[in-house]
Amino acid sequence: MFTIGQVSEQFNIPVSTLRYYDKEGLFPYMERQSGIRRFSETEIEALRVIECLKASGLEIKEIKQFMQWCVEGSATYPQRRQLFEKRRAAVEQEIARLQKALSLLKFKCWYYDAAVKEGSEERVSKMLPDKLPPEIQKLYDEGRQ
Amino acid sequence: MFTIGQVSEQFNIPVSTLRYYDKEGLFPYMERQSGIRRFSETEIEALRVIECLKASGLEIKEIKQFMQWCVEGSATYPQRRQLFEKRRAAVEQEIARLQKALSLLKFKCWYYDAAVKEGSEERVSKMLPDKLPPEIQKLYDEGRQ
DNA sequence: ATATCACCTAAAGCTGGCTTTAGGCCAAGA
DNA sequence: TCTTGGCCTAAAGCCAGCTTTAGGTGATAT
Repeated sequence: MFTIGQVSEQFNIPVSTLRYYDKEGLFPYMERQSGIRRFSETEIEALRVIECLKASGLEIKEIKQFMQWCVEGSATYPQRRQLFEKRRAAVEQEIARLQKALSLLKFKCWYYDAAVKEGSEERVSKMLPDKLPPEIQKLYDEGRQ
Repeated sequence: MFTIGQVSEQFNIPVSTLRYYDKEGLFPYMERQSGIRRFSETEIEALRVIECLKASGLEIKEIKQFMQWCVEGSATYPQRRQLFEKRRAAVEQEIARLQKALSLLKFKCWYYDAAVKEGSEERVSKMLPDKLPPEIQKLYDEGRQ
């Protein structure tokens, strides 16, 4: 059992944010001891799921919906399964998007590295759009698909 | 040369957003023809960089800063290089974060798949936290680091 | 006894990134 | 001729996700 301050420290999440999550209904099982929140293993587990769903791009109210499904029991297994499948697809897409951005960023690092070394981007800019060294050409092309 | 409407369609970005970017100074070289914006290859290129930097988590005003550096010429190569290096690191970190979330999501898909099939999460929840099938155990462990 | 600390609430405030609104210009087609 | 469509501006509005503020409680340390 933990206090809000301990959880805040453990997860590096502000106390105000934990209170906000609670107010939004993300800890449906949370108990209190004379007004003070008690975070049990259930809430710690919930917090891990919250962080995961939030990273996946889900909004707070949809996370609340999920928590409600948990309270409703086995009848909502299909909804919960579907939710995780959708979030999985969303995260896979987002990773792909970031990987594309990463390629362009790597290309730009190479480009400005050369520009700094040569004092000018002239030579290197003349290699665009398809006369770049193979490795770099790949990054450049990936970055603009 | 493109009109704002054509660029909007090509990039699937609302016209209002393109005007907003322009107002925020993200297209320092943009020209006008009797008041109407003309998007040249320069602006198309800029837009790709904007999308990339935005994906990397950069704020609009910092993107504007970058565009200003471009206008200032070769003296700002080092700043630009440093910016791209930092964004690269940030994106790599973000991908790692998403990969962790993805592991937990995959685990949850497996979990609820079993729960749906068996009509109960009882059996499967008893395998926690370290009696899961090897493949799944890996996902579960990755998901909570 | 008093001050400090960690907790509590309700409500207001903030921020970034757009989007919407209200009003206007100009060119082409019916 | 008139109306439709695409362009323009400035300014107001919107939203999620917090964070801050103002005011309060109760336990422990000096």
